[in-house]
Amino acid sequence: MVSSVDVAKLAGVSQATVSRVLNNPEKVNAPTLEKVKAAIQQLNYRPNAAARSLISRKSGIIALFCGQLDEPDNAEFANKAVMNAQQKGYTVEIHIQNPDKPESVFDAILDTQAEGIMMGPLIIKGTAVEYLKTSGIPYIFCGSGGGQEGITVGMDNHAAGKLAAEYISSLEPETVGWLGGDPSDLRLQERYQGFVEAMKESGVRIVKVTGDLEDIELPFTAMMAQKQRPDVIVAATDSFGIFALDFLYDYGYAVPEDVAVLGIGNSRQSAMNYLSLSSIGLPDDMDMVAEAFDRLSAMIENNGQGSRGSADVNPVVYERRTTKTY
Amino acid sequence: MVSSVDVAKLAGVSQATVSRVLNNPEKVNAPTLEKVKAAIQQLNYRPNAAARSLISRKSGIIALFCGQLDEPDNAEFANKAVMNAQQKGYTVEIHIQNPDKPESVFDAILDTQAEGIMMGPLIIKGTAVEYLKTSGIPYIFCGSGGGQEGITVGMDNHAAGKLAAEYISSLEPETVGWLGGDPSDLRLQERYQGFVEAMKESGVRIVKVTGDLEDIELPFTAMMAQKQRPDVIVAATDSFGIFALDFLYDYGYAVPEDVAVLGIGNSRQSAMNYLSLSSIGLPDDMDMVAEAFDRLSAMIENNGQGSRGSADVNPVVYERRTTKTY
DNA sequence: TTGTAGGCGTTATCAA
DNA sequence: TTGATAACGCCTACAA
Repeated sequence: MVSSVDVAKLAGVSQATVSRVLNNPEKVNAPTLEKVKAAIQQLNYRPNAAARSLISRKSGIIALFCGQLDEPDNAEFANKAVMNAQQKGYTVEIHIQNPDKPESVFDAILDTQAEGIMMGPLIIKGTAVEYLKTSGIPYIFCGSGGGQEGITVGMDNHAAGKLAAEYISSLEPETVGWLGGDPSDLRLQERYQGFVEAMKESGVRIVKVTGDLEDIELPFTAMMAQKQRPDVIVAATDSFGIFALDFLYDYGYAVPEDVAVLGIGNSRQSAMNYLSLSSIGLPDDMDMVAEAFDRLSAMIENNGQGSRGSADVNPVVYERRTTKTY
Repeated sequence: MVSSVDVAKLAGVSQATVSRVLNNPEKVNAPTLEKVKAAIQQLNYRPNAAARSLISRKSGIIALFCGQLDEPDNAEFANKAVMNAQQKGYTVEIHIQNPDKPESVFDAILDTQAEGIMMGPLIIKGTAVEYLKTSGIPYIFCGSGGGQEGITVGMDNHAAGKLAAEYISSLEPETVGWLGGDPSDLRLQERYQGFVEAMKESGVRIVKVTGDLEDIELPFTAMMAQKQRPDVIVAATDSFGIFALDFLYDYGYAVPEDVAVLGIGNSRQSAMNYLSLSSIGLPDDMDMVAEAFDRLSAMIENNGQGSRGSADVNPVVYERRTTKTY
């Protein structure tokens, strides 16, 4: 590894001068500047980030935690988050949750040298919040429903469930099927809670199936095999909604005539013409991630002292062809 | 920030002992071990990664470069890459290419302290390869078609184009439309090259449209407005294929009766029942990313001396409903 | 088994 | 305008 000392030797100056060339070029004479720059070029010198951050106490790193990127929602989120961070000059360290051992990803919180932590859409366990608190690093939840535990920016999941219930009431269903995800996912719990609470009044029958996307086929098949099968399906996320669409297509159902389907999340995919999945989501003009990022970087700059408090956004209905015939 | 010196003071030992507890606990007496551990707990001490890697000359970081994650192919790739790296104990630093200034992402190559660089699916410019070479960091291309310039693991893009041509010949088209992406994307160029070369013999008319996914609608509309419009469309990536499907649906075409569509990439989405996009892709049993990662970590461990040479894989056809009626 | 001390590559504060 | 020099937090001989 070539260090600034090597550069100094070659240029015939002191190491301090090399450092100056790098950080305060205006404070060094033109001729020396050239000499040093030449030496840097020649040796292909690159300052050591570790040494730098050792002294500056700044890593320039943001840690991003999120769920698997093969879920389009998560990918879309991660993309926005990374682009935002890059644009602000941060480097992003990404940590993806393994569904088989969801806790293990949080160990990274203990080791990371990041200046800020962005908790994206993933399954939050208690340890996570605990680790976050003790880490002393500014953090923010965005779309993960960290809930009361910290700063949150995201869709109000409870309201989303409620809105789903209100909307499908207009469809006058006899039996409603809830197609959920991992039951330990707080976001989905909240959605379901809001949903049942709002449904309670109507007295409509609710059947529920939960599980990972990979393991949902069997229980869902069982749900559809019942005599009183649902004529409206509310999916905890758009991915499950798409799964349902796929399934219904395969089994010969007409959507929405036989069974209507409503997703939650309003992912980009759901809006595509060939899918046209009705969904509950954030208003179009809202960029949650950017909002969260602004808050996070403010916290970093203010030395961890940010405006605590959550900023949950009320969702709206995107009515498409899986709930309505035109 | 609490340092190992603080821990040492509290535990009444030397800083060296604290270090030992962290790295060689077996070399320290049980009672002192406990004392130190207690102090660590109490102060919530976390070793400083910068200081560590300054000495060890290891960052434990892999830098991942890829295209926008709202493209499912890229997201799927990034996911696999990150999961692989995490499982091997690396932290992943992710760099996403901004389509508006594709070059700028490569600046990160100059600054990164990563031990290895994985170049995923993105648009490679000359500077990238140059930077990579001078960085001295082991790197590998995976699905980005870095071509001759380094180690590559990925689909043989030229062969993919050729295979597309051969396959659609069986559809006996009169006019074939090529729906391409960014013309400066090497991968797509290679695909197109292989395609035209193989088509040349048949003498079938080829029309071509390129551009970003956002800007493709107008030129594509123009293409379809021509008197001799294509009856088969080959898309440079599945995303464009899906776009075409969406468009055709909207404009009242029957697929594949009026127009057949073939994608390249065999993304997960393309296989979904509701889409069922025929596509050219890697054999199912092949995990490119894992392969690439194994090579990369081998290079890192062997101090940059890996087995140079590319490992391009021959693609196969996945025939689905957009090219064939059952 | 433990402590002392030197150094990793920078930055930053002084003198010169 | 430049050059010594002391940190930054940690690891690791070497000595005790």
